[in-house]
Amino acid sequence: MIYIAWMDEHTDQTRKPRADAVRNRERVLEAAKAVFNAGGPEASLEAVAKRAGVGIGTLYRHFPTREDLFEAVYRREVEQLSELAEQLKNASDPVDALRRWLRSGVEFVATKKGMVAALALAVQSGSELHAFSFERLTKAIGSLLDRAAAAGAMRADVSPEDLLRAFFGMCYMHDQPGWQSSVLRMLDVFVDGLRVQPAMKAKVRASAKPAKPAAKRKR
Amino acid sequence: MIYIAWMDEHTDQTRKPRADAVRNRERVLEAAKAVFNAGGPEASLEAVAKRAGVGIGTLYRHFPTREDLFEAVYRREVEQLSELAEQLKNASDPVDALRRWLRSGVEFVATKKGMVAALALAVQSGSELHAFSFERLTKAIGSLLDRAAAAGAMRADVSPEDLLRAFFGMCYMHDQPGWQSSVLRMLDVFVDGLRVQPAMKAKVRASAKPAKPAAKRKR
Amino acid sequence: MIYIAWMDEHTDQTRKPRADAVRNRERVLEAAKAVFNAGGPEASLEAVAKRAGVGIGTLYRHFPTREDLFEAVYRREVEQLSELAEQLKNASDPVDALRRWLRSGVEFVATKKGMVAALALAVQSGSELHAFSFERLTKAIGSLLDRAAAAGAMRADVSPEDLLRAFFGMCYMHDQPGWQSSVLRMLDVFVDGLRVQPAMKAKVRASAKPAKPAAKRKR
Amino acid sequence: MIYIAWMDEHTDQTRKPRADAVRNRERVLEAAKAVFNAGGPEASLEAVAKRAGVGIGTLYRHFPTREDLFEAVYRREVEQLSELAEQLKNASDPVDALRRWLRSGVEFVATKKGMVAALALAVQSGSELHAFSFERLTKAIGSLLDRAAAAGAMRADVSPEDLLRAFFGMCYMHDQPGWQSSVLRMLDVFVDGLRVQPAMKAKVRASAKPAKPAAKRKR
DNA sequence: AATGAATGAGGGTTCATTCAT
DNA sequence: TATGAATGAACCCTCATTCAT
Repeated sequence: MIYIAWMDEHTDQTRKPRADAVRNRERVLEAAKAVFNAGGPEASLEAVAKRAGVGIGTLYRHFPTREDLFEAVYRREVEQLSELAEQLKNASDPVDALRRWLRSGVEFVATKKGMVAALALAVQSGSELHAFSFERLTKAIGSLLDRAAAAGAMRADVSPEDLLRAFFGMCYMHDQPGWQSSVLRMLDVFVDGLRVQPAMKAKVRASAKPAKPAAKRKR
Repeated sequence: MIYIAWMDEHTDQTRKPRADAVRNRERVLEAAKAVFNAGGPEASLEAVAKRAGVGIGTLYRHFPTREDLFEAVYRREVEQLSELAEQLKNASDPVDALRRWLRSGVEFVATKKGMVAALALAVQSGSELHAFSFERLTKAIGSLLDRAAAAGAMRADVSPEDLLRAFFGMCYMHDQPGWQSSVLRMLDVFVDGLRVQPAMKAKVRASAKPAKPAAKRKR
Repeated sequence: MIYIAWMDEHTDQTRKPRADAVRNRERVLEAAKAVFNAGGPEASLEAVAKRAGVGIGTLYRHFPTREDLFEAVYRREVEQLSELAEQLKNASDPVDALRRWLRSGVEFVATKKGMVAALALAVQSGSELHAFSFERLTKAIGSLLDRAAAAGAMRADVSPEDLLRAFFGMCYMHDQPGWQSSVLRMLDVFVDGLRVQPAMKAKVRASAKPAKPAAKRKR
Repeated sequence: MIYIAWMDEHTDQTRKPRADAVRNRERVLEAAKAVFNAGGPEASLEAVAKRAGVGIGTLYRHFPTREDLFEAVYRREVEQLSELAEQLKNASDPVDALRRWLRSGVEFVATKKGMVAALALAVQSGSELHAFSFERLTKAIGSLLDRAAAAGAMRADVSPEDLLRAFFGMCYMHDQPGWQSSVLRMLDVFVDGLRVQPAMKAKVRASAKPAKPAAKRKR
């Protein structure tokens, strides 16, 4: 966020923020990222403030609720993941584009494990963050899925939400260093399963009875 | 766990446990199951005691740590899931056996969502419960995987641990009623991906470079 | 409160309370009385606990809300004031009985100024304590008023509630030692005003237009 | 309080206050009146500042203590009540003048309930505001009482302070809409009691033993 | 002068855990 | 053994007050 100018005091508009305010906000964000990554999303806000080297009141001024802090911390991360999907839209092989997004996702998550925990919590609590993140990521991943489905290369009964949840769920269930290779393996299996397999399709459908056959996705 | 007899520490004699002790232990377990399923694994122990109709002290006597209580609550559940795998070992189609286990697992979990949360917590904390559960379930699911791999019907670079984590992770990332159909869809995709696909295999291997090619599993 | 016996543990009835629990409860009450009298009804509960020499948790166990503590502290006081009215019902001169109750009330309040503050707060917040106290005292004072009105000795357009509020209001608005004499003087004036004054009545009524002429009181 | 000019501390010269300072001071006063009337005298100063549309720092500059703000807010109100008494000094019937002042007081207070709470608080804390208000109002009401006493129409053992406290106390002890009629009734009783009643006087004195018989008032 | 950010003390509340009965 | 009282650490949150801009 960059403030360039400020308005006259009587018009009640944006003003140049104080330098220390900007610095503190940034410090709190950094600290929160670290603390949440280490102690999970239920870590104490006081711990965050302490690590940031600011008073607890300052933390509250910038982020009145825990949710607000989460959001500020994770919104950017979510957006990066989402932009990655945008770029992959132009890749030649649609299925491969999806696989690459997922693999990049693992790398990405590897450096911010706390985000996954926060998302998991958000899923449970049905919070703002959840709504925002899922909408954003769903849109992104959805475009990849749609392209592949349109090309007839991929089964169409998997929604972006399904995929996202599976992806984050897999990541969440790990806590050991080196977990990535496990998830990468699983994702490969996954993408292989997504490919349309003419010979197999009939059988699969017969035995599995998907609840919503090829549900028309909203986007 | 049922106490039939135990040694008295001072007299070195065998004694029967008091009837009320046995009854209370059972009550606490029932209450804990209910409370953890409803309020998540962080629910207050006092709530458990109250629901069990015993004093908090009694709860602590039987289960000195929260972990102990978790373990006692979920050990049986885990064992049931595990036994299911034993039975499926005799099914004709090994891949189908796996699929059936996973689908049963969804049904099972649907009635005890708390267990998944507890496992997720256990994963994070690297606790006893985790060790026990994973060992037990890994053994069970491993035998299914091994049979399929031995029959040449399934790729061999997915470990039972991978599979379990993916399974529980998917379940965990849901909170809406009706989440099962989503997970079932994903599991189908998964199993399809696991089948050996001669034409595809080469390509997959070439592009995916699995970290541990067909790692020899410990069990 | 005296516990004499306790019931068998299986019938889930009253038990003999632990000696320390009784002692602590009493200590907290004493401390609360002192602290509320000194610092007003908004004094910190931690201060009460500290003065009582118990942990804050103990205070909360005995009195889960501030209200509960108030009530325990002031219920007895209110009852004493109320019983005094009962006794005066048998006095010969009804008007004098009222006057004597009021004068005794001043003496009573003089030793527990905190009660008045608590009542004042209770009036503002419309709390339980208020409801209880006013019902109790209203009934008591109402019987004195009724007797006097029935004897034709006193105007009937003043309700017990009116009277109580005036009484406590006068007491509340003082903070200096020796305030009692001031209130006593005012109460004399008051009671004089309550006497039926034939010659004056017409004039008073003409000019004052009481909102509810001789409102039938509920009790 | 209106600044017309002030001395600059360094140059020892007279200066006009900045226009915005004057405006802000006025805004804060208006806001404080509203906020205190609504939320009681313990309302947060930040709420006042926000309503006034100024920074909290500005509020503190103009009114370094909460007391200062109270005083500024209520000084004018007190003066209005006091002036009313001045005007009534010329009424023909001294007792009726008193009654009319009290009745007007009720109306007045009805629109600024916060003032009563502030005064009550001030009584408890023995603050500046209390001193000022009581001196001012005492003088005003005292002149009404004196006139009546001099005319032999009213007992002389009630001081203006007594009267004021009783008046405000009655008002304070109410929180329901429509409380005015109750207070008006009580005030009528009061004034009736104040009238000299030859036949009754002896009896009253005999039984009541006033602490300070007809205390010579200071003013 | 005005602003609003920073601070931290202070109070409320919960709960895991220990211990007296 | 069973009970539930006692304890206090830990958190959350608010706000009066100070201070940098």
